[in-house]
Amino acid sequence: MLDIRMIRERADEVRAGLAKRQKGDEVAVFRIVELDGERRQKLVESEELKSRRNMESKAIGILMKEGRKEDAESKKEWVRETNQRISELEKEIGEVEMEIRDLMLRMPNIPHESVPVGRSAEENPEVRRYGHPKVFEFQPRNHIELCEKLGLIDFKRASKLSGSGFLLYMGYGARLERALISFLIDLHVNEHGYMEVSPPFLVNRECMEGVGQFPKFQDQVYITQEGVDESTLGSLCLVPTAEAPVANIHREEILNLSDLPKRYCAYTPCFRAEAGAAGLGTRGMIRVHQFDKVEMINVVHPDEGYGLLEDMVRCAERVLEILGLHYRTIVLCTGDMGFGSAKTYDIEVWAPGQNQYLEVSSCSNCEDFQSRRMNMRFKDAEGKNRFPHILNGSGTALARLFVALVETHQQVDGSIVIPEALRSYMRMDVIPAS
RNA sequence: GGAGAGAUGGCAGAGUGGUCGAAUGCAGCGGUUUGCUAAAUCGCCGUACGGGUAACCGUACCGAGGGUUCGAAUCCCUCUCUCUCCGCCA
Repeated sequence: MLDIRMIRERADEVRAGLAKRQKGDEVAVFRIVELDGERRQKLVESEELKSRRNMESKAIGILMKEGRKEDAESKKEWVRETNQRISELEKEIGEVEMEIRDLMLRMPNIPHESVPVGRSAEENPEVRRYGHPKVFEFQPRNHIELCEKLGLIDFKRASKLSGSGFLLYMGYGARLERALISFLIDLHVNEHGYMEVSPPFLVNRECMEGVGQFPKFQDQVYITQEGVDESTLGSLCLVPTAEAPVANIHREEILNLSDLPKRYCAYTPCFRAEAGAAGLGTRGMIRVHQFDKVEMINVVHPDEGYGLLEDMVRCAERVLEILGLHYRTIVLCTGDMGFGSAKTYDIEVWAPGQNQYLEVSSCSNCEDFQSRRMNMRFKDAEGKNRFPHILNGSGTALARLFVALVETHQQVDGSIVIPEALRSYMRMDVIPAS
């Protein structure tokens, strides 16, 4: 959510910033400014009435004590009438405020000035590259073939259980998934200074609104129903990312300056409806309704937001480097950025069996967009309450990492060499061919 | 799921219809005193929104939302959460 005062005082700047996303978001600014003026005018009117009413009420109390009943009665009558007018005004103010709030909640963040302007994913510049696409002396298999051959994943039975877009890891496949989760958390905790947290996998609507998922993207999440009672429908949502619970840990709190930065790292499964998404229903692990992910969340002083964004991207890149995987890092252009982000880097890992790059991490600084929605603040050096920057980054998503890993480290016989760093977790060096 | 207790400022804890935005204590900030530390003493010490160049002023907030009343932290209703006990359960 943007600052209403900024919209009021620097409407042109806000409009120009939103226009860079090239989605037409800036048109709502006019309406908000107009409604905001209406709101303040009515607010002044009602507060003046309240002020006079409060004075009269006090006077009534004094008159009653003095026994001047008839004087009190006439004042009571006046207060009654005034209250009527106040409640009419308040109703109008409430309606205006609801409309403003709804518009504000649906308005995306303004891109940071360093973000390249562009319309779509084709215009995302590459900022870094590590290694090269691996050259094979044989025709590399894709992950579906490999996983079926080695019995790592049972695609067919997964869809029997849950429909398309779900995975059933078996044997060494399940072990590899679990090993990756442990490896990632240990790396971020031991070497990158994060605190491990294990959050709920179901969160309430306030959390979803806090991170910007609601109200605009409700159709992308699974909402629960408790029992068969319709009245309890939808109080909790399956997390689409650990960001949903973890970024909200300090919602409605005022943190001390010395509490910052908060650096959290969490594993959760991620549940996504993927309604209308391209690639949905295709076989494999690239786009699924449930996948595992280790997420990094930083709550930091605004002065440190962008420095920590670079740091966080490096943390995610290290994962791939340690696992011996080729990747490229891109910065998303204004037209391709997510709703709440002011600046986003994507990391794409090379999957030789697909002959394509797969997005395994997205690292964003949402600045104070989310903290404002959550009303999460900190006391700065002057003792003033301010909104911290909140950053989130995948470190990394697992299903696609799994794909890149098996496709990159496959041998001619189909066996898969386990990267050094994973061997202690796997308690093996090679996943055998059969 | 059943029964009970509770929710007040950073914390502790008063306050059961009328200058209560809220006593008091602790913590915090500033001053005085003191050889240092400590103690003592005085003052300040919530948040949000709005008005004003500003000093400042107004409004709202005692878990949330309604209601009664001229007036609610205080009375009534609903909800949420926390704690204790019982039941069920991984």
